[in-house]
Amino acid sequence: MAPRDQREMSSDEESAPAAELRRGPWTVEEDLLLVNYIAAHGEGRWNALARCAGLRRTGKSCRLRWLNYLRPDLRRGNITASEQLMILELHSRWGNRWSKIAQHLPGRTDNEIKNYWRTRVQKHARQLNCDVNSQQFKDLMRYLWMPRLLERIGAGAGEDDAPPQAGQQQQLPAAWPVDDVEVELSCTTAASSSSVSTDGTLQQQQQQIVSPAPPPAPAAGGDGSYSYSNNNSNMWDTLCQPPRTDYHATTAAETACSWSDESLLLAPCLYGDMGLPELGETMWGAAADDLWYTQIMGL
DNA sequence: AAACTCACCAACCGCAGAGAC
DNA sequence: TGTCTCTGCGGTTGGTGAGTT
Repeated sequence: MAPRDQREMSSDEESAPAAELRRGPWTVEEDLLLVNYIAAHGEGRWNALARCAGLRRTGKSCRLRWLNYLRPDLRRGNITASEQLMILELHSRWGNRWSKIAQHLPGRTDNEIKNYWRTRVQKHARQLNCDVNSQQFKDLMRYLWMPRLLERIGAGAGEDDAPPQAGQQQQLPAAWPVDDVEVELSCTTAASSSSVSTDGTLQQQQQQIVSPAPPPAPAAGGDGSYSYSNNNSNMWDTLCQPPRTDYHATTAAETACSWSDESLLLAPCLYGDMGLPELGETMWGAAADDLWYTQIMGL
């Protein structure tokens, strides 16, 4: 179609009477119209598409609905540990460049990642009474959560990540960026060692993890009740996991993290400085978490 | 059981860049 | 070169369901 024709086909959404345009949640019928039209004609030229498909929606709305909800290659379900790790790392590099981050998480939308960041990460930054962009918070992510996530991924304990077999390379759900950045994260504990390398694979150097026992009951609160809450759905929960029996003897001092960024070699020292409790210590339960975070953040 | 709070997420809004004319 | 339109991005909002009091 010639560009001129395209422009004539495209009706500006503002030119249509506002009363004719639908807003709010999409109906099943609308979804069907959109999906069927895109299946037949492809996506793009959203304003024209909206009109030709018989949808009383703006082109923008159609595009958003397709990209964020109807696209067949969308990945549903919780953000996995490796995806969380990827988000944390890429956000530390690029900031709120959600679409750029999403490009490295196939099946995830920028909206989804943005929502994840705002609801999970920022919430806990608020709880820690520090800014999500502060150095304190970034250090916490870099030196604590990310190694813990790597540990978790390495142990095959990611929520949706299939446990890797010994000596086997596991393809991460998302391709690690290799074009414009160099990323190599690795984390070693006494129990296991794993790394994410630039070829987008998770390598399990040593897999001695036995099937983890169910988490023990959390420590009782002051009133004798348990305030433990964990749906295993995010990195904070990951961090707050009750001790795994196979990690029980692993102290923070034994945790050595090596990163391509030389500054990260300071991690073990920081752990000491921050008074990271041994993994076997009771540090979970909402009250305990708050206390611990407050302590390590020096707040 | 009802009221309230919180978390999640779909959807909208405003803006900026790119391309066509 | 200026204008218009489309597209894409990031920020924000509002609805809904789950959990708590």
